[in-house]
Amino acid sequence: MARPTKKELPILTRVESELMRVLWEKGSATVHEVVEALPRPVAYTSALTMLRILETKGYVGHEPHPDGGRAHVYKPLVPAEKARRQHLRDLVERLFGGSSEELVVGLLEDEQLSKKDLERLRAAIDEKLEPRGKGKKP
Amino acid sequence: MARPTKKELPILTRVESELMRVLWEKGSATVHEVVEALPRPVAYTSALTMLRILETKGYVGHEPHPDGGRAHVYKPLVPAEKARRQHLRDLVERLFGGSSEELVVGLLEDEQLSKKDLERLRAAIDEKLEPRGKGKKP
DNA sequence: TCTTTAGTACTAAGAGATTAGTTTGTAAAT
DNA sequence: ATTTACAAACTAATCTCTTAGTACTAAAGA
Repeated sequence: MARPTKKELPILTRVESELMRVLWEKGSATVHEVVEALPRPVAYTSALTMLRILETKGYVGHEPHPDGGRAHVYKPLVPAEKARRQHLRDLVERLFGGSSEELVVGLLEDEQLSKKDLERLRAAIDEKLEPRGKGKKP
Repeated sequence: MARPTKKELPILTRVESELMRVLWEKGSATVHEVVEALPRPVAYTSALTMLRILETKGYVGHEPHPDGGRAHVYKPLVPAEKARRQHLRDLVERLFGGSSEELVVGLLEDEQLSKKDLERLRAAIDEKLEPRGKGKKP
């Protein structure tokens, strides 16, 4: 085993996350498709530059000509969930003194969550506390 | 009413949040105290510069000579909770498609929370869903 | 084949963040 | 009163982020 992919996944900057969001949503996209999907006007070359930076950071990869065209197709190498976790951890570390619980409590206080959200959350917590029924792995 | 303090509270950069953390923890501090409290070696003047930047951003204020000494005392103008909310909102916006619920679920999955944390959380959710007993505000 | 076109690669320039040196001011000590 | 010591103010240098122009390349069409 050469590298266990234990990379230190860098934190995304504002614009980088903007681009990643598009890729995560579409699964994969050409530069043009990314530009079109972005909510604000961005020059083609700017988008390309960012994609290449994201590539050096290990967030995306590209394949040369998928359908025979000359455009490259870019796709995420890091799943959204992993990036989310990473950034969450970073934020918790930076502003919450490492306590995720404080974070969640803060969220609750912020009452951005609907009643239905809360119920779903409670269910998730219950599940976590005592995994029932379905054969969850130990 | 001159300024309704309805400012758009800028997002803190990495180093800025490092400094704010110290101030939040200590309540207030001189530049020297901040430098000492920081977990890594930082030049006095660097800390001062950052504090002044934080001041222009509205995060901190300073009083000239509190105890008669010539050092200024810096203190947070923004409570930690408010900053946390702001940054959380920003993160949710950037990586979670605006859904705080996904964020919390993600946190649960990440199993960074202890059993006790989870129980406390469930209690908080219950409280939120149906405020019982104690006269909570409507 | 030659020209047009669509795309990537390279490069640079400007804005923001970070670090810290130099200068200036002022209170305390001699 | 002059010197010393410490702190703030100013300034500069470096680094990262962001944007986008220019140059180059390969394919498509004349």
